Amino acid sequence: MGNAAEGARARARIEVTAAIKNEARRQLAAEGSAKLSLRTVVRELGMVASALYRYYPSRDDLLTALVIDAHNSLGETAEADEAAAAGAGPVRRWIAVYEAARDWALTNPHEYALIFGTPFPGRPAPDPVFTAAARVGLVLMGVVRDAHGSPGVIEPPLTAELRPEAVRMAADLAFDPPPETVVALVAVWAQLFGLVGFELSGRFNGLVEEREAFSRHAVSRLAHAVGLV
Amino acid sequence: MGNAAEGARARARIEVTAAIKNEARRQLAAEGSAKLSLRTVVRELGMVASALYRYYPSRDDLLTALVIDAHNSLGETAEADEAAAAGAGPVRRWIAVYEAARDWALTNPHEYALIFGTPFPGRPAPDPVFTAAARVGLVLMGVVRDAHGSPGVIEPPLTAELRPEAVRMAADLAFDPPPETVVALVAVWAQLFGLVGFELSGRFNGLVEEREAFSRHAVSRLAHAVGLV
DNA sequence: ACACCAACGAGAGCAGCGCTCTGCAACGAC
DNA sequence: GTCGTTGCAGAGCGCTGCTCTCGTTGGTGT
Repeated sequence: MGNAAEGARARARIEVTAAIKNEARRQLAAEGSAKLSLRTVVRELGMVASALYRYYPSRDDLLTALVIDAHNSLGETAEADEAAAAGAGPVRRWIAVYEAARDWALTNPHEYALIFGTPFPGRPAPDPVFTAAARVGLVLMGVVRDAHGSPGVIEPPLTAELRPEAVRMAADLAFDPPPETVVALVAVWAQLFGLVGFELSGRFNGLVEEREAFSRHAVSRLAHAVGLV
Repeated sequence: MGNAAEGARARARIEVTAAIKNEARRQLAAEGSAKLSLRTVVRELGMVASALYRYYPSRDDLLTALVIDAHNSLGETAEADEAAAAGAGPVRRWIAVYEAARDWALTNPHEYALIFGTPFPGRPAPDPVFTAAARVGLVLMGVVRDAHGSPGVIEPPLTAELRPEAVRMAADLAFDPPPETVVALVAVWAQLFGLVGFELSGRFNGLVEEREAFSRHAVSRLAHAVGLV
């Protein structure tokens, strides 16, 4: 099998696959995942519904592709904004990550709902999803790791019963700072998206008016909770 | 119109309405909201699909009723468990509320996904939903309010820029403790459900093994964040 | 150069969905 | 007893995800 010749076929396939995914993402952003219809997606591309199944075996697979893309998009934003604040102190960098995630969520609410809103109860997420979903967490981990040892950085308290777990987690994540910190980091990672999710789903409506200031304050407190100063 | 005679009609109507909702809840708990089908629900009751529309004008209305019920079920659990810990200190009571919510979520994952998973992007939630959704938050607020003034209870720090907002929020909620506390409480309320949501959606899989101990630790730290000791 | 085969896309069709409309039966009000 | 409201069944509309079949076409091995 000649590589160049098959390359043409394969390239066409990749292009069509990407075109489908792009159109699907367009409709997702416009209407939300519930309204996303395979027939409408391929109709826009001048194809017929059955042809789509040559590229995505099911609607779920197409959605999974969108989930991975969304996680990567969010992750890239967080990484980029953190990198832009590389020179600043750890708290600034921490806040930069949070605000990147929050802004991304407010800009792409349907994508955010797709990846954080609808958990797959029972059914475990496929591996590539899991990997992509970890990116923001890894950025946060990097910020805390870099701050480790800096003057003023403190260790959050940790109950004795959780110490073995903390040691194991730190080892699994190859996380240098003391095990106290890794537990706090994982918890705060989850709490951070609780904040974003509540704001996005309208639970702050009529309650919190100054969203920006409130967010800044809350995330500063979360930075404190992982020991950053 | 005689009240007794119409009472019979009305009672029958209420019963059928409740039967539909119960069967719908059964299927929701079993399969999740996506799989919930009006035809299947009413078929189980020996009715035909079109008859359902005499009771719920649309699938969305039926789901909304389930959302309200789920919120109230979660709220009742939280209230009951908190009441059972009424004698204990504020931290104990705080933890009781959290663990009630967490247990409820783990027991009813599809209901939890229905009310916290799928936000209504754009479209604001109807008022009764909003009211029911506030119950857990109100319980948490009660715990903090009761602890206010107790020895050792501290005020979380608050930046100057957020003080007016904090004062307004405390006034809106008729919350006696200092405004520092109300901001922390709202933030922590959201963060708490971030923890539950992450655990439920499997994001702790392969990362946190000792879920119970980890939860206890995290929620203790959240209690500290609102000033409880 | 040719024959072959895998990939492709169109079309028809299936079962299911939410929802509407129509017609009929039963019940309550007067 | 008559009449109007209410409840339910059935047919049906347009849509969905998905499957199967069938020509066509383009790259491959000889």
